[in-house]
Amino acid sequence: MTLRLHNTLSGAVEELKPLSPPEVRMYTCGPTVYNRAHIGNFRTFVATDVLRRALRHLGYKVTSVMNVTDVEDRIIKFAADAATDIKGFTEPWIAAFEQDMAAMRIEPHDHFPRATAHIPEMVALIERLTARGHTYTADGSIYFRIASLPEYGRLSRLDVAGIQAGTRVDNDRYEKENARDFVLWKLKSDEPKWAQWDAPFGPGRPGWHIECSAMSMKYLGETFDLHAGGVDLIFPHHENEIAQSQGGTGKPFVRHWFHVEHLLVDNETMSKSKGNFYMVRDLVDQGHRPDAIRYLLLQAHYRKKVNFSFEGLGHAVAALERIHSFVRRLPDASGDGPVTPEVEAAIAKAKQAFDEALSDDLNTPEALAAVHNLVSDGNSLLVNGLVSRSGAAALRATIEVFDRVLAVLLPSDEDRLSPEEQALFDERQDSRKRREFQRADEARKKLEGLGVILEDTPKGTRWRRGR
RNA sequence: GGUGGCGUAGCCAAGUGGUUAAGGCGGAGGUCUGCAAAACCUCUACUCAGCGGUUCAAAUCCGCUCGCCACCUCCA
Repeated sequence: MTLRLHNTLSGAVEELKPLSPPEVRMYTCGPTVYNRAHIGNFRTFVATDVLRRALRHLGYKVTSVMNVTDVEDRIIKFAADAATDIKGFTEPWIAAFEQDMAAMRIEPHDHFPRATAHIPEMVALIERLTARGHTYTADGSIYFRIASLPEYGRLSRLDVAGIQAGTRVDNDRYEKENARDFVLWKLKSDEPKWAQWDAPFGPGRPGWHIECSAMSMKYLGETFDLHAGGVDLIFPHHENEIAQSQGGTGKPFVRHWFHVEHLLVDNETMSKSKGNFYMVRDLVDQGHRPDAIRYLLLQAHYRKKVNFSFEGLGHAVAALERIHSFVRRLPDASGDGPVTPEVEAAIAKAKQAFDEALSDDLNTPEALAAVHNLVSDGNSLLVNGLVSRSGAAALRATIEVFDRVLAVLLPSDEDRLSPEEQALFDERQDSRKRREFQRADEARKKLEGLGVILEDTPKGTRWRRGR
């Protein structure tokens, strides 16, 4: 099945046509590692994770790269303040990022390259750009001359000529021919030695944009299929990547640009000054479920702003529990019969709706609706005794297929009752057997206080964690 | 000023020319249950910011008005 996906380059939803199907080569702009990533960052990373999983689900083979920006003004400053160097400073933040990624159930990428490990590639690209007449030197730094590339501004639809006439003051203190020109290689003699690299054109460090051009081309080729990031990267970052890459190779850079809208908090952009700045780690430490955060993000289409709120997070938990409850009760199905036609029909309907939703510009809200419809149908069939053991297995298998894309549908099994909880649980079971309901209810109350909710079923008593 | 986008039920959110406007949360009533939870059944937008237009037909296309937002600052 093919994927129709919005392409920022054309401004339209169009079929993704990989260069060498069934392989799709994709690149996601990753984190700048000077602190924890926040929930807004993760909206983008979750969206690209689902995109990647959806591509695989639809039959593509995906090679995925995410970069780590580990050379940048703040990193150098903070590292110097901490009397360490880049590696010493960024290593813990990279580890923290990987921890958060895992919590959000984002699959590790095939390549996770660091900028500082690819300086020679960047230097080589700058030399190619110079050879093709796209650069100039000012105060020892090397700049890209946007006037040398007529198509500059196409991705972001910026009227470059109009902007040139504008009066916006650039805060860069170097001399530039044009306010929109951007730095490829910075001469920064006032910065520590460990933040400088040798190059044929003099020591210094790379500008921000060049790393993505150099690393994406190294791992994915000079032209590749899909490049992803947050909408704020369209300009200038991605525009400049295109300029550097196409300026250097003379070939098209990326065929399909995928941009994820911003997450808002209380209908405003996140900012530290507003105090609405949430780190995934903090939310998890406060006891919020990472799967619910992920669910919340998937509930909205990736091209629409989504508002993060604790109320919304609560709704997400409730919705998620409905799905998890269904999965937990599936083993209660009995009967040796074959999968009934009713179950088969429900599964077929759900699969079709699910695939169509994903194929249509990665419509995760609609994919979730397909899941919920399957849960409704499944519950109803269970009540009516139309689900045999094999039927339950088929339903479970279907949820598992869906979950390979969404990664929120299955309740975690590793959760166990603590000894204290288990004792209360056993006590209640004994009391119930003796029909001492008062005592049984007390035990239930205590467990509830510990966040364990009991459900008595014909098959025995189940428990789950909840409020 | 330039560019892009949004406004659908109490809340979140699909749908973008044509059957009864998905789905979730919440709410109301009922069934089941020692109690409860879960689940099931029924109900919960005669209507898609407002006004006008195009069309046999519009939440969906066009225009205007109102409201909100993002980017044009190395911020996902």
